Amino acid sequence: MTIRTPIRTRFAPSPTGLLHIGGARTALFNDLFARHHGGEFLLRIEDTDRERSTDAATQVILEGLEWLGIRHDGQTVFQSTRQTRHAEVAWQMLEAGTAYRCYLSPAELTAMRELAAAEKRPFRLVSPWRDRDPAKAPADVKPVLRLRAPREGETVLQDLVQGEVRVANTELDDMIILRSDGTPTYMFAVVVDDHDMGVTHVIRGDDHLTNAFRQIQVFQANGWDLPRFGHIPLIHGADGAKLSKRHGAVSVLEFREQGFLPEALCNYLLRLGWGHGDTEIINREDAIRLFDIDGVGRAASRMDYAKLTHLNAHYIRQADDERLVGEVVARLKLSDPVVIDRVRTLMPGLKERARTLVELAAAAAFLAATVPLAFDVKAAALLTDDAKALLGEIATTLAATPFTRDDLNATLHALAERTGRKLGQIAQPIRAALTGSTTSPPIDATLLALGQTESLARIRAAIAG
RNA sequence: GUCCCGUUCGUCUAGAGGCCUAGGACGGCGCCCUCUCACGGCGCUAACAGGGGUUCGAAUCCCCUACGGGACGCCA
Repeated sequence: MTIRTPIRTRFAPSPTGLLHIGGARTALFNDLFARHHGGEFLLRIEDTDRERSTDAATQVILEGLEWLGIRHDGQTVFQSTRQTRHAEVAWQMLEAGTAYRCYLSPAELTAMRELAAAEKRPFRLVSPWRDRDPAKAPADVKPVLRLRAPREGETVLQDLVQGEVRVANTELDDMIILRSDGTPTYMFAVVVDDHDMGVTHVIRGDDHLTNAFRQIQVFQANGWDLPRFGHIPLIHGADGAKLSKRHGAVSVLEFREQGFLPEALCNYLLRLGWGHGDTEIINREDAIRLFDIDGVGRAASRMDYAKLTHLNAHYIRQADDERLVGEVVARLKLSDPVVIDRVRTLMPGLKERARTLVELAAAAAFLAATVPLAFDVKAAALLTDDAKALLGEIATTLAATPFTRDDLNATLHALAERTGRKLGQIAQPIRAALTGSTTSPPIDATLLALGQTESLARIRAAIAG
């Protein structure tokens, strides 16, 4: 049913709440790997657990991928729609003898597990029904279907990231492929889907490594070609423990809210667990060109928000001004075209100074203020009587100055020279009067953005206040 | 507990037997630039988990120990 492309990868998240950055990185690696090799990248939603899966959760994943700029090929496959096919394969396996009916009840299973635990002995189920005559089956128990896995030898995984990993088959028990209610288990559905979808490379989190062995057995039981596996290490919090909310943001959309640019997050995630010499800044185009699975490290890495923030600052500086204006307008909920124009004018200076869009919006907020301004502590301290006297002189001079960058600079420098001050002694009081704070883009740019009328109004208000 | 995986500066990494008195980046600290804050530039800080081998030579190969992580469901 499938046409084998040279390379075909997939991202297969289960929609149980959010797209966390570990999942995002898995998606990114699959995407980049496929693009690098000229293949395809597929998306499958693993929603076989109807209890926990919701449309809203699926939307969150789709939205997160969209925002990150990770686009999949073909239709999104919903695993829940394929249950008939999964069951079909399971029954074929029963017929072929590679699966069998097991009448062990959940209660019996639990009892066996507890007994093993009490005796401090590892629990490895060998179902009595593996070879027992089905005629002896209890009438009141609905059976599950189990894989008849090999009991001897070992299963070998040639992992693209972890290398060769072997596990003795005695360590692996016969996994359930079909539940007693006739529905397929996740572990089994994944194999059928990957096969049917023609997936050639399964790149996923390290937490699936041990699952791979049982899944390999299913591939082999059906005589299907094995895909290549690549288990990428997990992302941990700054303390080395499993990433959770107490470490800060974990959900992709949360990073968006906190003012991170998708390209910054992608760059960061790419460099987490993967490196290319000394290169730190890698855009998508370069990532596709440079990324390959063999460069992925084997050890888990820790989330470093400081480095992400640094990368974000870089990408904000690179970003198109108009795009950033849009972000600020949205975050500040601006509607006055005059104010929006001020933001636009000042953006080159603003974006040099912000590490996140939240900071960018905060730094632009003064442009929307109206007199009298609220002054922060440092700004208020700057506005002494002497400073106000100076501001009076400045206002008079500025009223007679054309508002162009060159004229403004010439005027301010001349004023400094005439009054025997350094430029900073002139600029800081103006800055305080204009912005209500002690930091802003260069004073000429700030004056220019506000315009002559508004600038003078703010300076006069500061003198009066 | 059992099985599996991992371990280079605080963090992300470079490093595939001699190029390593271990390189880069983030962070931190200091200096320069400077109208503030940033950017930028320069410098400093700081690591091969420990122990045995193999080898003329080991961060790189092998073994053991310690520590960390993951998996052990009719969850995904």
